[in-house]
Amino acid sequence: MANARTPRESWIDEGLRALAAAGPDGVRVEVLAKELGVTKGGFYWHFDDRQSLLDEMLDTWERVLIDEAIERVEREGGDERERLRRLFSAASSGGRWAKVELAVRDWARRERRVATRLRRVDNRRMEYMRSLFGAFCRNEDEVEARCMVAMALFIGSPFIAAEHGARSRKEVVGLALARLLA
Amino acid sequence: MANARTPRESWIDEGLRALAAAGPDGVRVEVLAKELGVTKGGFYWHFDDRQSLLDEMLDTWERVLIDEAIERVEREGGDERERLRRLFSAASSGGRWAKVELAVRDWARRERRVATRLRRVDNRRMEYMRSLFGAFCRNEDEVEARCMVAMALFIGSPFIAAEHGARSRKEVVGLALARLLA
DNA sequence: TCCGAACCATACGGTAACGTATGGTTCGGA
DNA sequence: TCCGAACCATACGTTACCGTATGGTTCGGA
Repeated sequence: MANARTPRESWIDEGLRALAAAGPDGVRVEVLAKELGVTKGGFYWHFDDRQSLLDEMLDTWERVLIDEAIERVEREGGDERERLRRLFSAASSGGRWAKVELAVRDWARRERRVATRLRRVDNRRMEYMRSLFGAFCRNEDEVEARCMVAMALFIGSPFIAAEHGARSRKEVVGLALARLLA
Repeated sequence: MANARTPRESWIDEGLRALAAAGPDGVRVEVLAKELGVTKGGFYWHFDDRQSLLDEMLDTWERVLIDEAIERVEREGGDERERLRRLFSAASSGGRWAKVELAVRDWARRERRVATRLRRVDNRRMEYMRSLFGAFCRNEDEVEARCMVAMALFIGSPFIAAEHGARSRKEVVGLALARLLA
């Protein structure tokens, strides 16, 4: 009701942008305010303090990651390999959420509370991948190893700066993925 | 000559420790000073400013990574698979340099100058891995894909928070590695 | 039309850094 | 013994934030 000029979500949204671009330390309320074209007056109307914003950013991230990502892949159907491929292409799109993802992972290395959330998300995603790989892969160790490689590939590859001659990184990741789905 | 109470290297060393623990934003000269039990007086005798320290930290990291890591693996000999295994166990020891490594990679995502250095290091390391995989793997695409997986595995796995039932993460990474060396 | 919820601006006091200035202290070698 | 290079402490001015306080403004609905 009433108006919503720079509502709660704007701050969270802008916060996530800052997180993606500069890590948690880059999320400063006065900077966000300037970015939104207002002063911090409104911020402290919505949030108790900076920490609350950080928490809500993580809530948002967790919700999007758990509820939406997997659900969408499932909804669009296809066999297991196909779904794995789609899971990947969503994750390595280099878009907004992919960058948030990497920032959160680095963050989790130094803050227990963040690590806890990440574990929840990762377990959920791992569980899902196990079910997909398990469909065409009998050996349990094999499934676990492939899940690990898949995860590592889509988390690790954006952190790799090496060049690959004529090939693009995306192509090389594609090669590795093909091997993984064999 | 003269004395060396808290010499240049102490600051770089302490800086790297802070970098590993809290990222580049965690490297604050007054904090470093307190950690070293002195005030920042001496710091500005050695360095022009904070940025100079950051640069020298990266110099050190680059030198250690390029000159020492590979050289040591080579010196200890063994066949290619053996050397690959050693390259890994050094990288995933979770020790000091491994943490610096991850911090630098995240840092490189937002600073061009850091990215340039990382590319140098990664290219060098990739080149080395290509030579090792190439020794028992004829197909060129296959070599490239395996290098990518190897890199992704040892960079990405520390960022993964998922659990693996009875197995430890180290074991699962071991399984994946075994597959890779087949 | 006018109330109140939602939002914004401004000013303030506080803290943690940065970098500078200046004058110590310490210790090896001539 | 005493000089000078290497290092340290202290005090200072500045900037960028945090969070608080207080008094606007705007707009949808009664």
